[in-house]
Amino acid sequence: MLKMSKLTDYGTLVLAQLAKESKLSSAHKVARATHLGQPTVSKLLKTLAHAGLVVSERGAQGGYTLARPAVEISAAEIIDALEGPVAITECSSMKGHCDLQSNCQVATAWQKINFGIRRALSEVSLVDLQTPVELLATPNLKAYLASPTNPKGQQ
Amino acid sequence: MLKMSKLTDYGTLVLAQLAKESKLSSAHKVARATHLGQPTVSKLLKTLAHAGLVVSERGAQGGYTLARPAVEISAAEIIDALEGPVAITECSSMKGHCDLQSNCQVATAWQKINFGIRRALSEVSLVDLQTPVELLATPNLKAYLASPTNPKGQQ
DNA sequence: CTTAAATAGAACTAAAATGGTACTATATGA
DNA sequence: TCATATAGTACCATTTTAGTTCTATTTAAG
Repeated sequence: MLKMSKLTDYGTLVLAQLAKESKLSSAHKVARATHLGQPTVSKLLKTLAHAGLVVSERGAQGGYTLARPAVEISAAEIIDALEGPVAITECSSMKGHCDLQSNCQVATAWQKINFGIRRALSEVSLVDLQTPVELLATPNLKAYLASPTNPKGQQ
Repeated sequence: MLKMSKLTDYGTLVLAQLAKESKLSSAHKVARATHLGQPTVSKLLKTLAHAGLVVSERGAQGGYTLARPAVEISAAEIIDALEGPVAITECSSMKGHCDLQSNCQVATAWQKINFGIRRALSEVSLVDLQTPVELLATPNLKAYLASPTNPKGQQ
């Protein structure tokens, strides 16, 4: 839990690097700037391109650029692109075999915690990630648990 | 990221079950109530006992009980017990080899996001997890990013 | 005092995920 | 036409995860 894979971390470095360069950057260039292996960077960029976070230009002098301004790329999108859609837990009991309703509610609560966290991550942009911030937002899961909709009217 | 291991999920079921029973409950009993395998439940309870979330009574008629009231057991503690201390990412560059200061800041930002999420999880108790809540708190990471200390004065 | 029930702890194994590499195909500018 | 670059796939080694098994120890009950 709460463990980000190395590739996601690398991917963030790669995206941050692209954000710094305004023009097309090849995988090779990005690899050198980030000190990551070139094959790895290539793989990451392919994945990010597939997810629509970067756009590619093929052929000689080709390379990658951010598909959107860095401020419009969220941490949640980065995670989704590199780790696939989040599946914190399906129901712990086998499908259909869920006899104890209360147990399923436990699983549901975790799912909702996950949902709350995801929502928080969608409010953090690539710019936030590369800015040397002092502290990050405290997710108010408790309030979210209590109130049915939107604890502080944030969206 | 945001993926909880099955065992952590199971562990929550196990803890929730113990919370329902006020008296000592054997691993066998818990396994039956939760529909989990007995060896698995045993392993979980051993781990939880080691972490101090449950206390054990050995010998015949022995078993486990919660070490504290359910309201005093946080989601963060459950995760810590079953998945070890959270290590979202160490610095992406090798130790000491961190040339690009800005890249390290990226890694730091993720760490701080992680810190914020953990803090949120510490405010959610086992009781919250077993209560059929409608929605969970929205983590306000963005506000946390902006303000140096405590966005809404929560602690 | 013997036995059955129960936890403690470690070791082990199969399966899955992860990180990284390699290879072939395709596109494109010079 | 050729060098440069991405696209896509497949592959492999390593690590992690999930689950089981076995032995030792503790303790209530007969």
